[in-house]
Amino acid sequence: MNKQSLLDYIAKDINLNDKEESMLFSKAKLRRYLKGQFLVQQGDTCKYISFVNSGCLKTFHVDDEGREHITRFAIENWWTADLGSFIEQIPSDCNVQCIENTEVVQFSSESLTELYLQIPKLERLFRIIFQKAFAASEKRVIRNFSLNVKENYLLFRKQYPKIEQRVPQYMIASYLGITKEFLSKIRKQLIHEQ
Amino acid sequence: MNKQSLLDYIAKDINLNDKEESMLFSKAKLRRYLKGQFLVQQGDTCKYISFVNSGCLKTFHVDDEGREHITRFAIENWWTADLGSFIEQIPSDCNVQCIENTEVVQFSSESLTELYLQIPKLERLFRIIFQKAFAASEKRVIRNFSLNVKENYLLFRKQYPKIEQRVPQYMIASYLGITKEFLSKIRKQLIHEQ
DNA sequence: CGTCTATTTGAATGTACTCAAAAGCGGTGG
DNA sequence: CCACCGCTTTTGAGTACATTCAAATAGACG
Repeated sequence: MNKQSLLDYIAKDINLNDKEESMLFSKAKLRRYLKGQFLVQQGDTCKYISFVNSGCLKTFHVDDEGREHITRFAIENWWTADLGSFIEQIPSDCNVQCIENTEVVQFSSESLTELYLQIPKLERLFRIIFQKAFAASEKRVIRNFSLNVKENYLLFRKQYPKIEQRVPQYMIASYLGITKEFLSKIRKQLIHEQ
Repeated sequence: MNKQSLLDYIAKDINLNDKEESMLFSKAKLRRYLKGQFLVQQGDTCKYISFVNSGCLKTFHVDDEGREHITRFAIENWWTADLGSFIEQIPSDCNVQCIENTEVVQFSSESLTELYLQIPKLERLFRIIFQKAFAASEKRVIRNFSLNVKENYLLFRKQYPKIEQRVPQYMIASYLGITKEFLSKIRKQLIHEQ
């Protein structure tokens, strides 16, 4: 199993000794998915929280009109899950699907519960992870309301240049909450502005 | 100091003994604010994370055009802060202002850092708090994209009936990301639909 | 080269916004 | 008790921004 990415990631916030590392990985599952495969499907319970070793995923919701709304992307060294479904173990209203072939390290809800007891330092790690994730999510709400579409798109490109290059434009449009046609028109405007 | 609300709140997730309780409150500040007063102002650093004993607050951002965008409300037994500013101790892009006379229990960033070391169980408490907050924030992003304005308003009324009754309509419009005039028109439609 | 998918274009439409003005609704003081 | 004030909500006309739908174009890959 490729443990190094996750270990490096963890080491930024807490120190684990060898015993703790092996306890952690004894509960972990390495899993490879092909492009197009689903980690979570709307209606199912989100069984795992997944740390991305390699690849790219999208989280999206399909609304009553059948429209797809992308809420998040995830690439190397990001976590992904439908957290609401995962923590409460209730049916998810989201899909998590691979945009590329993807390798993840997964923890089930029960595993994580046990790990928190065995390695209390993990409470700190995830406290910090969720704290940052929440702060980022709040910022996104602000941006969505206070920036116009063009500014929002430019900010996305600036903040996530890696994602922009790996993901088709229509998915970026979905993430920004606009149609693919409109994003195309905005891009045209931006070219003419320069 | 009114400690009971916070103690009850904490007891849902972790158990503190008497010594830990007194350690916790030795770092806490009780503070009363009048309607209209600010806990945080855009440009200042958010010094405290605040647990609301009583009252009602709004968090909002003022954009470049001078428009106010409310991102959150907070009432009894909620926490409020600009978390991004608080955890990094950098200038905030939000304001937190009292809509009613309000009493809060506040913790500074340094206090909380010390408390995490003195009472490691608090890592767990805040892990759970931020985990839930993040999950809720994600849900809000989904709703904003997949529901139309009318549905979003109805959901807000259903989810936060207490807030709806305590807060003027124009603030709810701001929270929903629409103008007060448009919300007024939606309400008119809703009356005629019944 | 042909097929499949992604992006662009254009016309018509709709949703939400702006601005200005009127109406409603407490509270306060004469 | 009612008149006035400040604040909130409503109304209406005109407008801007983003969408839909259909069709054309561009790119990727076998």
